[in-house]
Amino acid sequence: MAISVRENALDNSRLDILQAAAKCFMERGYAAASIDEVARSLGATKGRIYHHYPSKSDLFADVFRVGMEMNFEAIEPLRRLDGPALSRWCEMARAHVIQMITTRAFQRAVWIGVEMHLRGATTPEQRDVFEDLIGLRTQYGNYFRETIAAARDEGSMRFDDLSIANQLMFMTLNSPIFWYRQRIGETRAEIEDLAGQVVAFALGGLGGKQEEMR
Amino acid sequence: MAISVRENALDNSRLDILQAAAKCFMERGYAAASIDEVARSLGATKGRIYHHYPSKSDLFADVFRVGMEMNFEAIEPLRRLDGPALSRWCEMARAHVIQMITTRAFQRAVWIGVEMHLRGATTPEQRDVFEDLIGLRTQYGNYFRETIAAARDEGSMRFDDLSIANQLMFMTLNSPIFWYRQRIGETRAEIEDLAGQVVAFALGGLGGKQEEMR
DNA sequence: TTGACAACATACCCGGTAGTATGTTCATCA
DNA sequence: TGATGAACATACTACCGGGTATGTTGTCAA
Repeated sequence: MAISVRENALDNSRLDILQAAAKCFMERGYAAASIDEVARSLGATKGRIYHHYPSKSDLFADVFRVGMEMNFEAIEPLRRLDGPALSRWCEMARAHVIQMITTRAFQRAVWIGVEMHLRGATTPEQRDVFEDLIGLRTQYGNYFRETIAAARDEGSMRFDDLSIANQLMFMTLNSPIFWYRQRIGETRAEIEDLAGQVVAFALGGLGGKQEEMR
Repeated sequence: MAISVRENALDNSRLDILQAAAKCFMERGYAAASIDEVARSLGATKGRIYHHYPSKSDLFADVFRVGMEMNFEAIEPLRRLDGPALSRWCEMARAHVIQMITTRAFQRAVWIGVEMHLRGATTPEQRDVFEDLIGLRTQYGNYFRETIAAARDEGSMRFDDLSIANQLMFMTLNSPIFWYRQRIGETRAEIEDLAGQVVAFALGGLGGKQEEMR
């Protein structure tokens, strides 16, 4: 019990660091974000961060990992939904977009990480950890990939190349991480409406039957 | 005549710098890209770059500007095409996507610039120049915005919010700057096919009548 | 009560990078 | 032909930021 409280406190401290780090990475990018700034935004100093993480890239990797874990949790219950692939996709896509909006800083960091990997902007030491994280991201992507493939087989979607379609779909569904701005007094309904428009766009792009929407 | 040769040489030298800079900014991002690296990729030193540009951010701004100028040139003849807005949009969108692919490094730099502006990651000195460049980008975006608005009025597109639709459309059309990889021996036809798929996705997302395609 | 350790803060080092100051070379022109 | 300036290269400075080494404080367990 004492141990659980202790571990909880540790987890909370780490979570604070993660949130501050995610925000800094989002606002400045990986290279321009400094550990000092993350610490300052916590009212702390470097020492606190380097006590929990051996390096900047390890901190970033943890932000990445937590971001992906939240995504998996969000769509996990929806993945095994029975019924047509199209409606399953709609649920997953909607959950994904809402996830992009509500955990924007973390998702932006995930994006940055993927981008760094694609550009090969990773040092040899980062490689192993990144390879692992990218694997997570790929697996997550495959859930959607399989779903739209099934929907196409069922005749409820129409597109040419599966990989390209998946790419474009994710670009659309992820896009709120770039242009979404939290507005004061924004209601849940407004966010869901926004998510609905994004999902509708993606669905149209995938050649989905529109009558299934809304 | 002597002057024209001279100016031409100067322009060529500057263009070489711009291309090398665009590539570095694409591969490393703004912060991580170093002037030394740009110079090294040219087989030169810093002196050459600082002879033409007073600062890193001015070099970046020029890459941004040239990138946008190429975009304007690409769609300028298509803007005033008469006929239905939908077919005009298809031509513009196709030209835009091909532009993203063929001048990828510059367009990636444009993206980085827009992102920096949105994040407010610009120093006060950069502000004026950036404001100008963002204005260019906004104007370019408005061309498409007006076109899809017209298409919706003509009943050939169907979407809810114009601003969001425009955002999502550009995310889709721009996306090749992230995932496109030049393949060896790639033909023009293959690129056009790729562009076709991207445009088709965007068209579907905008609720466009699919029978007009291809 | 005390020793040990977690959870930080402080002080420091050092490599990399933007920017500058100063050569150097070569073409052009008076 | 000598002067001038463009187009660079070289050498240097200043600073920032990642990482480390070391102190400090509070807590818990024996």
